[in-house]
Order: sequence, then structure tokens, then C-alpha cells
Amino acid sequence: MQLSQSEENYIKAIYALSQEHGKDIATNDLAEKMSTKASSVTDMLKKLTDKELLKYKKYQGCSLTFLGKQVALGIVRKHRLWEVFLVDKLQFGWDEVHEIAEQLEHIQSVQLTNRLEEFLGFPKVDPHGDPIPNREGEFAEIPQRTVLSQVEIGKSGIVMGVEDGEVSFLKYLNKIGLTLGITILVEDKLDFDGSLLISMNGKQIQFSQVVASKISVQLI
Amino acid sequence: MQLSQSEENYIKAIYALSQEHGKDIATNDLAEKMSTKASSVTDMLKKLTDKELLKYKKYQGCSLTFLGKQVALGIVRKHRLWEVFLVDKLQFGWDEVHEIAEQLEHIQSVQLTNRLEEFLGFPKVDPHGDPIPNREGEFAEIPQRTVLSQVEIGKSGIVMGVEDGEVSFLKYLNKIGLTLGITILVEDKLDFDGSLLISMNGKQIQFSQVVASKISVQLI
DNA sequence: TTTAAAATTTAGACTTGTCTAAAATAATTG
DNA sequence: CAATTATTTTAGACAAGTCTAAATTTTAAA
Repeated sequence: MQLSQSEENYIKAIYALSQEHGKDIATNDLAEKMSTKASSVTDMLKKLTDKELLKYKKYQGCSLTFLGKQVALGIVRKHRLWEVFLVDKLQFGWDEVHEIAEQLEHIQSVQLTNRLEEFLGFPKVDPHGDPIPNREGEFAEIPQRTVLSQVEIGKSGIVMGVEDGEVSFLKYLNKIGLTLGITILVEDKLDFDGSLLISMNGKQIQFSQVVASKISVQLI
Repeated sequence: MQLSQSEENYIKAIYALSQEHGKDIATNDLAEKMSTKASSVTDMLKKLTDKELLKYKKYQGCSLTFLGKQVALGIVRKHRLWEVFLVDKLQFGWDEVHEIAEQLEHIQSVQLTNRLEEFLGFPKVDPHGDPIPNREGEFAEIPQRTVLSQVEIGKSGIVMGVEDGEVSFLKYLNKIGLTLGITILVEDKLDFDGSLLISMNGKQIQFSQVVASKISVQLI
């Protein structure tokens, strides 16, 4: 099925929101995610419903069909493979690749995607630690992860993922030297604002609730 | 300047036609190249004129401005670099890359293009022998080439380029074993249909005028 | 449970890029 | 050089994707 870039972006956004919220996605939430107006979303939902990519009941929100999910996974797959290419082969920083990958994810050629995957050595995660679906849209088994903000005081974890998409956040992580694979110890939590006192690489740093919720670790 | 893919394709087509015909490009010629109607072309010419990418006088055809030429060279540069990537790194055949490169050439990121060029080792020509403009839009000095159909009987040449874009033609070249770099001897020409009797790799082959005009060689 | 507020959809309009049909201009030919 | 033909442009329409403003439906509150 031939989809426009706009249609693909809607599918991707619905997929992303489904991962977060589960259940049906509200028109307004989608409008915000897409930086557009609710009325535009409604129009597009009708079109994608006609193409059997999603289920949609007036006023009730929408959710992807199996087909829609496969399409979404195909786009996510391309996005993440290109990010690996940009970082591993072209020496981009992880804070620089999201925008370029947003364009590359719309290139249409299954063969290209598969050969790229092979060229990159079948990576399992992208530079932010997000898993890469295989050709069938399946994710590899990945060890259990915990959001840093949920880690108990006194426990440690290895950083396995950080949220992609916001350049300023990733630049901040660069600045403080946080990379995938380093170990973080949660020394203290401040209940009233949810911020964390952590130590990593020997230094102590304070993370706000917002930052701590964008980092995921594997407990050790 | 932010251009749509459609606008970029027009610029590229005008550039290509200018290389062939020189002088002003006729609306109809452009329409044929773009597989569209003359009226659509007229509309677009007005828009691109407003953007100062081309000069256009009603009924007189159009030609690129300096700015338009720079834009065209930027697109050509990306197209050819991606073709090199696909062939050298992802093992595609030269007959398979044109269509994919048509998509990749619209990816917008100067940094990406420049890093790709570096990753590929600053190639001077694409897999079909077409020269790749540098960051400033300049072509490297390239030895004089002759179209095979113009080579005199008894003379030989090294294949330096073949026309890109038609899959069936490139597949044919694959089949007969013609690659860049091989030597061709023109043994005879048939005046009445312009076809050539040549020998390469020890075998004799007959080339029609059409084929012979799509292969360029460096005389030896 | 009736009403007010919030969310969503519809209606109509605009932009981009395209089309067809008709009008205007240029080129060719007798 | 006048008439026919070919080329090009204009006028009006359409599809995709978006918008604003108005209408509708749902949700929350009194």
C-alpha cells in the first residue's frame, strides 16, 4: 500500500501514543502530537479508516488495526536503522540524528531497509536504546527495564535507553557525560518534587523528575 | 530556501535538459520529461520564477538562474553520492539504484550529504560514470569523453560512463558483461542504421545506434 | 439530571500540484 | 503573407491536506 508521508506520520504518532497510553487515542492528543488541529485529525482518521489501517468511532478515538501496526513498525524500523547508520557510520551524535531520520524513515524500498540492516550488522537497538523491529515487525527479547524515576534509593542500574526526539535533552545528557551503558546509583529522592540525587562516573548529579522519567535502566 | 519535492524535480529536469539541448527549455519538452501536461508546467514555471530559480518569458521557454543551477547541482550531488553508497556499501547493482536515489536525493541536510561524501571516500563519479559535484557545485576535471556512436572504425576506448535511469538498458549491459573500465574496439559501422560492430572482452557484439549513443568512452 | 464546559466533528475555505478544455501566440507552409 | 498547425497559456476544476468557525456530542459539575 502506497502511503503519503503525512499518512505515515499519523500512523507513527498513533503507534507512539498507544505505547504510552494504551487504549484508544483521543483526537486532541493526536492533534497535539502532530502539531495540527483536531479537525485535520478527524479528516485523516476517516481516510486511514477507509484504508483499514485503524479502527475509529466518532467521538471515541482510534486505535491501529493489525495492518496499521505493521505499517507503524515498518516506519519505526527504518527510523531506528537510519539512526544507527548516522551514528555508527557517519559519526553523528545521538542528539543530531532524530530530525534526519524523520526524513529517511519515509524512503520506500524494503530491499534498501534490509540491506541497510545487514550492513549495520543487524543492530538490536538504536543509539537511544530503543529496540529495532526485525523484518517481521518483531522486537528482540530485551532485558527488563525500569524508568530511572522509579528506581528505589540505594539501588543501581545500567543506562539502557533515553528518550529520543528532544535535541536539548540529549545535548544535556552529552554535557553531563551520560551515555548508554554507564551505571547510575540512586542516592536519594526528594518526595515533594520527585527529583533524584544520583551518582555516576564518580560524580554526584541532581536529576529533576522530568529528566529521571526519560532515562531507563536495567537494575543490577 | 525550502523547496517541495515537486519543485526540486522540476529544477533537476530543467538542468538535465539544459545539459542536452543547451539554450532555453521548451514547455512541452519539460512536460514530457516530467510525465505531466504543459499546463502544469506553465504553472510551476511561474512559481519557480517568483523564487528566482529560473528565467522565464511567456512562450519563450525557460532557463535556470545561477541560484537555480546551484540548487540543481545540490540535488545531482545527493543523487550520485547515494548511488555510490547503494552500490559500494549495500551491494546493489547499478541497474537497481536509480529509483531509490530519486527518493534519497530529496533528503535535506547539508551535513548528511557532506558526511556521506567523506564516508564514501570523496568519490568523483557515480556507478554509471557521471561526475559528482563537490560542495561548491563544481565538477572535478574529467578526461575528455566520446560517445561510442561517434568513435571511428578501428579505434578503441575505455568505457567511462553509461546513461542512468533506464533499468532495462542497464540490465542489458549487465547481461553482455559491459562494465565501467572495460575496453571496446569499434570494428565496423553500418551507415544505414548507425549500428556498430564492436569487440570487448574478446567477443564480438552488435550495438544499435540507440545503445551506442548511451555509452561514453575515453579514446586510447 | 439538567446545565456548563470540554472535546470532537462538520462545513466551507485555502494551498499545492495536477488536470481538461478553450483561448492565445508562434511557427510552418502553400 | 495568409492560413493552418503546433505550442503555450489561461480558466476553471479537482484531490490532498490543512485551517477557522460553527454545530454536535460527550463529560463533568452543580
